[in-house]
Amino acid sequence: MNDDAMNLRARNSQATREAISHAALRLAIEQGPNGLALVRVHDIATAAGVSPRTYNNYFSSRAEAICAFQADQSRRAGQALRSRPAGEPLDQAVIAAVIELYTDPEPDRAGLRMIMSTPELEGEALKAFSMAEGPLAEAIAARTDTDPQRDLFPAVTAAAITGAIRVAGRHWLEPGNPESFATTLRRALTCVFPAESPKEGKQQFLS
Amino acid sequence: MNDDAMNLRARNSQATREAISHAALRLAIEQGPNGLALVRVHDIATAAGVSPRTYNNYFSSRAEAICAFQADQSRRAGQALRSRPAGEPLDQAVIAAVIELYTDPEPDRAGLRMIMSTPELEGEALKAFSMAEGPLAEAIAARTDTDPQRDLFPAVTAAAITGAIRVAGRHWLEPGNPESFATTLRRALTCVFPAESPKEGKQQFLS
DNA sequence: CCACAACTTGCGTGTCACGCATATAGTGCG
DNA sequence: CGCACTATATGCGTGACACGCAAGTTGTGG
Repeated sequence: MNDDAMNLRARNSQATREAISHAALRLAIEQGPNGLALVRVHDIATAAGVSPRTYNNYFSSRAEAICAFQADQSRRAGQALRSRPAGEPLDQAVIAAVIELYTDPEPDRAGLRMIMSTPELEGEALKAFSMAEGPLAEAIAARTDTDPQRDLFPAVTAAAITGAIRVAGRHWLEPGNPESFATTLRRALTCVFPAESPKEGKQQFLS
Repeated sequence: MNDDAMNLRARNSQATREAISHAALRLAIEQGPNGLALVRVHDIATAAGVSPRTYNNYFSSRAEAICAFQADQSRRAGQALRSRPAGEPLDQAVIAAVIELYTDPEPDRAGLRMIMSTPELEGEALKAFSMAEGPLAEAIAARTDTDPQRDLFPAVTAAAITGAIRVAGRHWLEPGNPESFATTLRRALTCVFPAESPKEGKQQFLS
């Protein structure tokens, strides 16, 4: 049989992987950003219904397991930009792709807060975000017909985009912020791409 | 006596801190990006002339010790931008500040390669770079007379700048690159700030 | 010169990542 | 359907690590 593009083994693997990372994130949220040390590997494994040794076959650290969802998200970034219509201007394509990728569904505040404001998770979170940069840069290079080997523009823009996403996340998490994440995201990404009318935006500060 | 702005204690602390991080980076470079696991805490401590327990009083992980210099560099970023002349346009001020900060002296290729292309160090390296973002954002906000609480522009720009620095580092490390780091850095940072003449740069791809 | 504070060190503990060997479950073929 | 084969799950053992604690050592300030 054909297992619609995935055999039983791969689906089981995927399922355990998700069970582990989901359990890890849930337990981490329960303990809060200051009690991460209390989340034992044994607990994660038990909550996911696997042995601790198996947990370690999928992830080599708790941080990696907790941030796995963010990493997966980042892996889809390149594809998200590539699937925008070819004629669309770069800025609109990027904004649309990122908003679609990061607001479907609206992210879980507790989860995002966990991975973005826990010092011990900071490195892994940044790693997760930075995973999007390579594919994004390639997609940007393809869209702008640029050579990524010579031109730094695609890579720099990709890094700026992930930076904007992080900033948007931090800002969205601030207490009492009524904006939807899509709105914040759009505001942040707009800062990356210069506005067309020079009378507003950051243009006035430049030489 | 006045210990020119620093106690004996503080100077000793600083000295051991530097001895440890320097030893850690040196040993890491000796083993190369693939042999990081062979760099034991005991070796670092011995090379620095302290006990393993003391090493742990200064750094809570090998990665932190190895990347300490990058982190220190990032901590100086805000000050570097603030010390530019007040009237200078933002883009020129940023470019000058960053180039001065990151090319005095010209960085050690082996060290930079170690912290930027070793998977186990990636998170800590990104953390080190991101440390510059907060102070940078504040300096940008001050220079552009912007409210960092409402406007995302300072934070997004700061993130874009650190992203550009990372991209410049990666590009500079590529084999057979004859450019000075200052040149690469300038090229990367130029991508962050829109060129004044719309006929070149990325403007053509925008709406 | 002395009392106090900061720093260093040794020891013990709990946790972790991972190699290795074994058991189990999915796969593809005759 | 049954059988060899491979991938995955698990148990166990090992080496390393981070860190709390308490004692010893070194700078500080009166």
